[in-house]
Amino acid sequence: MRIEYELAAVVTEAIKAAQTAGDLPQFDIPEVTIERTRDLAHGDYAAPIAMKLARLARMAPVKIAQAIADQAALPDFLSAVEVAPPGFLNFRLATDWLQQQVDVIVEEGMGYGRSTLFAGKKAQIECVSANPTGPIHIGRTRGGVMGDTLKRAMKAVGYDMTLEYYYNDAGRQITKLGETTKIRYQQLLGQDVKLGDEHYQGAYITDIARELVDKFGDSKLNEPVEFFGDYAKNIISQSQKDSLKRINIVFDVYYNERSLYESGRVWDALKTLEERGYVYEKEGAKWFKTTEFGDDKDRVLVKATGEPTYRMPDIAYHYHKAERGFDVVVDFFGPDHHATAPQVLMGVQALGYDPSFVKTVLHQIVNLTRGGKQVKMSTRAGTFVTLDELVDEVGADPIRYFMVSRSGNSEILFDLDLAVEQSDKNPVYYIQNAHVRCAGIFRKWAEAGYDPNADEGADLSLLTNEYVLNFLRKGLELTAVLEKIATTYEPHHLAFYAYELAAAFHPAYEAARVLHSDVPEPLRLARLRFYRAAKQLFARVLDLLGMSAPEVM
RNA sequence: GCCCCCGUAGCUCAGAGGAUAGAGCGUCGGCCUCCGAAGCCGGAAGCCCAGGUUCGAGUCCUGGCGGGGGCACCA
Repeated sequence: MRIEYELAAVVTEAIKAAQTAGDLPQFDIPEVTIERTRDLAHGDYAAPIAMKLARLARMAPVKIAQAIADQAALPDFLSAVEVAPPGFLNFRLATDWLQQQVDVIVEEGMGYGRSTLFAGKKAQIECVSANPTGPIHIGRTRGGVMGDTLKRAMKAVGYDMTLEYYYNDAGRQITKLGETTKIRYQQLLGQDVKLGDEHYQGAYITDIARELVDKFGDSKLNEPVEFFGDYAKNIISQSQKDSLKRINIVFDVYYNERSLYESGRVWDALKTLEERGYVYEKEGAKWFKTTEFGDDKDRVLVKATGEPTYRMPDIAYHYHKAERGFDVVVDFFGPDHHATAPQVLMGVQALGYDPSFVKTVLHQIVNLTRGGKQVKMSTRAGTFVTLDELVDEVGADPIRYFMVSRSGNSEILFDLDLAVEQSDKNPVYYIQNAHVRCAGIFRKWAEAGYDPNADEGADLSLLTNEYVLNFLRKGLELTAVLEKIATTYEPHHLAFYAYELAAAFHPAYEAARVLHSDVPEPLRLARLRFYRAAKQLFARVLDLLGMSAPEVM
């Protein structure tokens, strides 16, 4: 967002100068905000500062704006500053500077749009965090794509990022997994045993059992449930990683809940909570006084059986996150965990930390539709849609795009038909096609035997087409978009930006041809340079989205 | 009953307190003799209701109405 920051500084200096000159009265200057204009008729950037100052200065906003404009020292990237009622300061980008951005984009390549706003800050994102008892399904996929996209954006604006997956491979669920696997194994060997309601119904466990039969025959019939649990867990855990890898999500850290017990952190956390007076015993259980933090009832930390609830390791885990020194920790929660998010923060606070470093991002469900009808899903019946099935059906790119194409607060309607449709109706293809069109130009250029580097040093001042300049303006917004995402933890802005960038590109492509016979040589080279920049920019943005940038489709 | 999310165009959604509320789909009309029409250009059409805060509210606050989700000593 460096242009906005520079502009804000220009305006602030101009206000000071106007005060010194006596054109404005003395007052403490508030923070100057700069925004993009919606309409080019208002220039490229606007500062609504004069309206804010009206009361302080006891002057009409238009007069204030004029006083500021008179004192503003225009930097080289601006050609004009204008005053518009009711008191906007409008700034216009210098065309020659805008044209030069073509070379800037080419030179900065995959680093284009980065900023140092959060340089030196450490952040962690936790998402997916499914236990290794079954395949990743689409709800977790949404959190994963949002988290991974956020990671890429935060990294681009200076954060040192850790993408983390929290899971539990011990306890009740794994026992059930072991039981299920053993029963399936026994069934395959002809024994008359049945699954209970509490067991996992999915066919993937039968596959694992079949693998056991193939490998070991009936020699494992006397192995305990733990053997089967361990075996299944390892296979499932690996296949979860493989599934996520298919949509370009790779975690830096897999954090095992069990380690919280082994390191003693769970008991440390409990002890600290007790010492700080947030725990009491009732009916044999240990309760956390969450009502002191606004909860409507207290919550159990340790059951009467002596076994901790999920809440206890969750709190201990965040205790450790705090100790690990992250400046920011982002947790993604699906709709089934919305209620637990505040309790974790209460735990952090009760442990003596300012919980504001933990940012909880909630997201709603994903509804799949096929042929205009909703695809019914049920975990119990084993008919839920898994990430793997989704990748098989529509491919990775549509999943990456659609899962991050809505605010987390909105439900997603994932249209399986649209996701694979190759037309302008499908935003995935619309965006990628921009890259493909650029690639086509360079392919044709090479086929015609021209010098592949002929555009180096081209005269960019020939790029006067309004659509071309508009594309460059849109390109300039990338940094602001990334900083906004890293500030609000809302990665969906990147999906919208990518679409807008493509929407700015296609008219330019129609209007500014390269290889057509009526394009004079110097202009042709300038345009070729432009498409080199455009191609680079789409590669950059698609990479930030974790999507591919195809040469052909 | 309590908590969370949502309510913006026929449909699906954007909208960091700022100017004439933006897209996509659908709809109506126009555009291919040369780089991907997998595209472009144009039209019609909208902030749930009532108060409040503010120079300024789709945005913030309060109260309604309507829809979705959650309220375990499961995770």
